Amino acid sequence: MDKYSDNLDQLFGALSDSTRRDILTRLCQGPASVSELKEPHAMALPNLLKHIHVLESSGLIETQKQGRTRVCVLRPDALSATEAWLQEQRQLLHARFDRLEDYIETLKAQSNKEKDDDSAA
Amino acid sequence: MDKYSDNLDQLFGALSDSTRRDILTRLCQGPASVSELKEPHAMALPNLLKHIHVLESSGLIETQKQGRTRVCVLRPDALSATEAWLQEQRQLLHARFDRLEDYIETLKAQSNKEKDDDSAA
DNA sequence: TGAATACTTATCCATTTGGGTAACTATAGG
DNA sequence: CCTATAGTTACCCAAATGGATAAGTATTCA
Repeated sequence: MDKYSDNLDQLFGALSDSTRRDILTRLCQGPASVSELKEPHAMALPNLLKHIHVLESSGLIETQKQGRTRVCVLRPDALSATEAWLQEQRQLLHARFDRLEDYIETLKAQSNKEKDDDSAA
Repeated sequence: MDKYSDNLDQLFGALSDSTRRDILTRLCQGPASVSELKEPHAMALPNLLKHIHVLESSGLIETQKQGRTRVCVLRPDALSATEAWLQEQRQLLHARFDRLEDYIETLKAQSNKEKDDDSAA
């Protein structure tokens, strides 16, 4: 269907939950362990871990085990695919409005031509 | 949680399905009826209608009944909330890197100062 | 009026999602 | 070695999601 459809489902799906968006926002300030990420959230750790897995398998974050703690990091190019898609939509819209403007110009030109024809007659 | 959390769930959720993204892409080229939107998709009409409802209740599109056909239109400001969120994340990242740069500068300055102290001693 | 068109509603179903608890493993510290 | 800590795994559950079909309504057209 579209160029990125292989992982845009996962990407937008990962972003569709406020807990996960919170985690991403937190990670913008630097790496954090699972419990650090859990701290502001009421939910139990296993559930938060699930969110982390979703984020990781969508490619938005990377994690690594260090001793008994797991450190989570935002992937630098994390949001670029979603931004690219949005950008593409914006361009399609622009293209359409450009065509509409051309069409309106055509109508104007025709209208003028008809006036000329009238005065010529 | 975050400024837009009331409808970002719905917005990103709506974008997390390729059928719905296809519909949006199609609507970038102008209004379309339900059957026109269905045409490229194998699925049955009632299912496609569900997708249209999801898009409508997320605020991404508007629809209107004209006779027996329903016309769907992209809302002009459709993607702005999602773009705003992405923009915000990008700024947070930038802010962080700026702080990192400041920190590195501080380290450099300290290092130079220590050298000065050494040569002074 | 009668038939075709364009949705619309109502159900059904398997799978996924997002929450929960209980029990387990692996590491760090005393 | 023993215990607390930090994750992890294994389940359970209700609700949501994305597909299906069957039957209904409202317009349009001949």
